[in-house]
Amino acid sequence: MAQSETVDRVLDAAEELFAERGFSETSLRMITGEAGVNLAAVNYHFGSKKSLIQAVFARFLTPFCVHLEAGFDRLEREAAPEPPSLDAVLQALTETMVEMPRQHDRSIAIYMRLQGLAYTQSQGHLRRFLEQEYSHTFGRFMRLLKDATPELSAVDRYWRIQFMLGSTAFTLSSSDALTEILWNKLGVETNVEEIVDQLVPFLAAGMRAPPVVGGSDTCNESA
Amino acid sequence: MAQSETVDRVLDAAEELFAERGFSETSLRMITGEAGVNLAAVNYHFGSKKSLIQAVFARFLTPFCVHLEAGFDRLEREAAPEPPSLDAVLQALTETMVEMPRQHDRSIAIYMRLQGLAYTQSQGHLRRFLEQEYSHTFGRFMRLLKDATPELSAVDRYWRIQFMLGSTAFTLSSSDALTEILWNKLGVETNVEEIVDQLVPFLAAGMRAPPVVGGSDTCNESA
DNA sequence: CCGCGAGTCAAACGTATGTTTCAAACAATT
DNA sequence: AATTGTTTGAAACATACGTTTGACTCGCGG
Repeated sequence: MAQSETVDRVLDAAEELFAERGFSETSLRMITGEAGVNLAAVNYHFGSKKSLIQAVFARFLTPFCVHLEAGFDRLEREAAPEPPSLDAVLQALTETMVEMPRQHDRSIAIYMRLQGLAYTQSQGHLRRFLEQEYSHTFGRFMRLLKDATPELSAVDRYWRIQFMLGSTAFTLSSSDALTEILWNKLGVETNVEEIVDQLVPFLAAGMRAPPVVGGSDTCNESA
Repeated sequence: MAQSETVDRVLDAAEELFAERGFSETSLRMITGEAGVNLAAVNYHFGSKKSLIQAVFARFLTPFCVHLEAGFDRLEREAAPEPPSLDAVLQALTETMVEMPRQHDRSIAIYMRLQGLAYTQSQGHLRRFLEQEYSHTFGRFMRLLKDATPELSAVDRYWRIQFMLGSTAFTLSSSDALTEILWNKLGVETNVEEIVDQLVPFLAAGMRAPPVVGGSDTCNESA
């Protein structure tokens, strides 16, 4: 038996409403109203609102990680015995971010915004869910970043990765608003792909900035 | 004639609770409970929850902008006929961010987190309030950045400014958590000033990255 | 035909929220 | 001391929320 039609309708509506309003600001009544299903359907099919939030993330994040890991595989294979370059790693990530939603016929902005919300509106349960569900892919990404920036001390790299995550999460989570402002102020139309194309060189340049000289020069190695 | 003690107690509690839980997730009862005042005090002194949120922002943002504009004045005076350099502008901003909370005996993380929430937790009224209240200082900052990066197109500059804001807000808003993780993983102790010292070169390098070559497809090879 | 399980539906439940009320306490002025 | 305007206090109010309930429909195997 294929999943009931209702389940998908609820997930579609929730995905869109969460992305545009946040979790707490989106009620189950809005979701079921938008989906055209009965209010009780959410608790019947998902159990609770928390579980629904997790289900929304699982539906797009699981195939996302599969696609991303495949990209990492390809990267490591092509780079031969050398580790993949920083640009290559970042490119693999953004290529997945652009390609995944296209396959599922959805706006990339929605997933970006959800990803950003997962950081900022961190509902404890969601953070826990994401950590224990997708730590493998995340850890692999971190390891690739480490191997791609051997000149950085562990401390420098740590901070710069945080800066990168911050830029990405923040910008993409507000991509709609920022796109609109850009239109109002400069009369320029854009889309998420172009934002990503702007973001990558910015991040790569920041990662390659000369390491900070001050403080304790801990050229520590660590896993 | 001085503002009632109650007003300050409510603002203190609201500031802290908003910063750590968000707006919608913080109830007036939590605030008044933490402040040790009666529930009705909020509506009596502020009128509504929305007005309280705005008041919290006004209390720290108004002196912040005064301090920042003074820094800009000094910068332009010292740089003679030339416009101030990018590093100088960023330094003035971060110096204000570090100095302001110290004067008011508060953690910088609280203000950074509030600033971040103002972006992500888009309460329409807040965005409108901040725009019409602080557009002068923000506009001046933008103009300084523009004069400091004449080689960038308006669009490139717009996005890179957003990336900078994102990095800064995200990192500093989670600075406590990130500092603790750094200690646990690498055994390194740090403070906000050092984070800022790491952040500025990262951002400056990103701003100075070669501009994106306009428009269409980059030579991508994917399976 | 019956019975059973899955799914839907309207309605209600319990709780938490922001806000209002109104009497009491307080401060300052007359 | 009486009066006035301001501030507090406990309680209630109306509303919205997530969740639960129980009756009802439908499809299918006996």
